[in-house]
Amino acid sequence: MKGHQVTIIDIAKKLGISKSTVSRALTNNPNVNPETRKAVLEMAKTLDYQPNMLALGLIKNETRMLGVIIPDIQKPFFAAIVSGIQHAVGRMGYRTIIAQSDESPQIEKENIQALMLSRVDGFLICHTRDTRNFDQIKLLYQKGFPLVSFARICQGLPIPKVVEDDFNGLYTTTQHLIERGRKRIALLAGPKHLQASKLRQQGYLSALRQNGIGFDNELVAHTRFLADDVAVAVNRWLALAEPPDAICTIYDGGAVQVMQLLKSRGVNVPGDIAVAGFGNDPASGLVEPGLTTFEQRPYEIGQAAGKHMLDILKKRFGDVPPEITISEGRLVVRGST
Amino acid sequence: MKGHQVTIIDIAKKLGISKSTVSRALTNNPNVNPETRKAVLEMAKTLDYQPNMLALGLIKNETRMLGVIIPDIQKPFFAAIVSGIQHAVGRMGYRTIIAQSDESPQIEKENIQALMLSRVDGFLICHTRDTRNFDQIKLLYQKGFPLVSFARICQGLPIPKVVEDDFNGLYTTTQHLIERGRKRIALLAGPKHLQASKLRQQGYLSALRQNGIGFDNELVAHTRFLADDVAVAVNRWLALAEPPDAICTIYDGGAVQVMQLLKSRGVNVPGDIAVAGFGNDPASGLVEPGLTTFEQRPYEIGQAAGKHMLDILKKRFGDVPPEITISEGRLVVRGST
DNA sequence: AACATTCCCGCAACCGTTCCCATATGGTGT
DNA sequence: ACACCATATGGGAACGGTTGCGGGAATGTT
Repeated sequence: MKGHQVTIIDIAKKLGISKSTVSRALTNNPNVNPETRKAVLEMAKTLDYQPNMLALGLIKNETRMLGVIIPDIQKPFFAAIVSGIQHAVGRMGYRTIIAQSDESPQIEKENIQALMLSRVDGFLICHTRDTRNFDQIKLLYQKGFPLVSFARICQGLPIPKVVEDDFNGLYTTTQHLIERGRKRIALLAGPKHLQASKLRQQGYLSALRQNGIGFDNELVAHTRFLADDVAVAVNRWLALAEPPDAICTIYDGGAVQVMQLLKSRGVNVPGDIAVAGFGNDPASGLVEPGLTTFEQRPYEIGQAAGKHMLDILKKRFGDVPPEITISEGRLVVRGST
Repeated sequence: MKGHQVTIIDIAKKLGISKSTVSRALTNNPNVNPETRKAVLEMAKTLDYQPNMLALGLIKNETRMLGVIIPDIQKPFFAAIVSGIQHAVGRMGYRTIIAQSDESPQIEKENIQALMLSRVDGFLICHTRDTRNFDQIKLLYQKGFPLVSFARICQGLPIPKVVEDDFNGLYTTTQHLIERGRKRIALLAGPKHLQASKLRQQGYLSALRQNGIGFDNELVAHTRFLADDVAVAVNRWLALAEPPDAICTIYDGGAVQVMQLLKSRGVNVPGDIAVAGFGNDPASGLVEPGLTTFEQRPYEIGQAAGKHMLDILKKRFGDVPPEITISEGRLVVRGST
C-alpha cells in the first residue's frame, strides 16, 4: 500500500519554515536565501520528496502528455511512427499515451473523448481507413487543442500534417514497371475515399498516361486493406481474357499477399507477373523473390510529426503555419520485378 | 488557444446553487433532488462540461494511467504485447503510457523515474536485455506501486509475472530436430544472465541429455540479440571440423539471420543444416523455406499481464498472490527442418 | 401542537502546488 | 532620526473537484 506522500509541507514542517519558501527553493526562485535553499534541497533528498505533477498540472493546466491515436500498433508502419514520435517529443519531457482505434471510427471517437478528459496537451492523429466524419477532430481544433495529423490525414483543417510520398511513390513504381517492359499493369488500391489511396492512384494513372498506356478500369481494384479483398482482386485478374503482366500495390502487405496467391496458383513472379509494393515494410525484404517497393521511413514521419507538435506547443501564441510535410521515399528494386 | 474551461462552479452559478450540489448531481450521489439533478445534467450538457481529471486525481490520488516499459515498440513481439495490455486494461478505463528503454538500462531507469512522477497507478515492465540491477523496480515495490513483470522478468520480487514457455519451447524444438535425425545441434542463445535465455538453454540441454546426445560447448553461442553476434557465431560453426547439422535458436530474429547467412554461403537449408526458431514472429512465415518455430502468442501475454494488473488494482488491500503465468506455445513445423 | 425523521442543500476543509501580496528585518542615504 | 529600499519569508487565494458536517424545511408520529 502506498503510504503517505511526502509533500512540501512535510519539508516545511521539518525545517520550521513555510511551504511558500520551500516551493521557492525547489523552483529556483531567486528570492530565497542560499542557505535556506541548501537546507530545503537536502531535506527533500533525505525525505525522498517527489513533486506531485497532478497538483502542478492543475495550476498550470498542462499535463505534459500527448495523445497519439493510431489504428493498430501491431502494424510495423505505425509502430515505427510511434517510436519516432516518442523519441522526438521525449527530449522535451513529453510523454505519449498511445490509443489504438482498431480501424474503428467509433473507437477512434471514444479515444479522442477519453484523452480529452485526461487533459492531454495535444493530439497526434492518424485516422482509421474508414473515417469519413471528422467532427471529432474538428471539435478538438475548436477547443484549441494542439493538433498534428499524419499518414491518413484530415483535410480542410489548418494544422500541420505529415504524409507519405504518395503520388510520387506510385508514379515512380509504375514508371519502373513500364521500363521493365510491362504493358498491362494492374493496381491494388485502398478505400476509394482515402486521400492517400487517391493520390497513389493518381501517381499510377499519371505514369500510364505519360507513357501512352491506356487505362483499363478492370485492372484497378479497391480494397479495405483486408486479405479477402486482395484474394478477390487477384482471382478476378487471373480470370481475365487478358490478365495483367504486373501488379502494382499501394501497400506492401497487399503485395506480399498477392505474391503468395500467385505462387499458390503456379504463376511465376516476376516471369509471368511482376509485383511491386509501397512502404518497404520489414516483410518486403524477406519474401522470395524480394519485393520491389517504394521505400518510406515511418520512423522519420513520426519524428517530423513530433517536431511539429513541439513547435505548436512552444509557440502557443504565435500561430504555427499549417505546413504539410511530405516524407520523401525512393524505389528499392528487388527480385519481384 | 484553449479558452476558459467549464467547471462545476460555472454550472452552479448558472443554476444559482452551490458547487457541492452540482458535484453530487454529477457523481450520482443519492442525496440530491431528482429535479435538481436533471437541471444540472442538462446544464452540463449545454455548457459542454468536461470533468477535470487532474483535480479528481489530486483528491483520489489516482490517475487511471498505467506505465508500460518495454525495450522497443518496433519489435513485433512487444507491439503485440502492448496491444494485449491495452485491450485488457482499456475495458476498465485505464490508459497506458508506453515508454521505450531502447534496451538501455539507464533509459529504463529514467523512464521509471519519470512515470513515477507522473503518478501512474501501476507499472508493467519488461526489462532490457542488459538489465542486471533491479534496484529501480525494487524501489517501486517498496513504495507500494502495483507491479507486473513480463517476458524479461525481475526475479525475487513477490509480484505477478507472465513469461513465455521458455524451457518447454526449446525442449520441444530440440526434440523435433533430433527426431528429424540431426545429431550435432547448435544453439544460438541470448545473454548469459537473462533468465529466459537460461531456461531455453536448459530445455535444449534437457532434450539432448534425454536422447543420449553429448553436449558440445563449441555448439553453444551467446548473443545480445544483435546481427553481428549471429554472424560471428555462424562463421565459427561453419569453420568447425565437424560443423553442426542443425541450428536451434532462442529467437526468430536470430533464426532468420542464420538462414540468410547460410544461404549467402551456399549452405542448403534444411538439406545441409536445419534451422529452428522461437516465437513464430510474422517473419518466420515469410522466409523461404518457412521457419520451423515454437509459437508464442505475445498478444495473449499482454492480456494476461493486463489482467494481473487489474486484479492488483481491484484488490488493492487483499494481497494478490504473486502468480507466475506461463504462456503456452506449440511447435509450428515448416520447411526449415 | 410538539417532536423526531427524512430529505436537500450549503459551508468549508482538503488534495499539493504556485504565486501574489503583505510584512519583518537590516542596511543605506540624507 | 527618518524615510527608503532590497531581501527573505509567511499568509492565503487559487486551480477544480469531493465530502463530512450541520441546518432548514417538509413530512410523519404521537
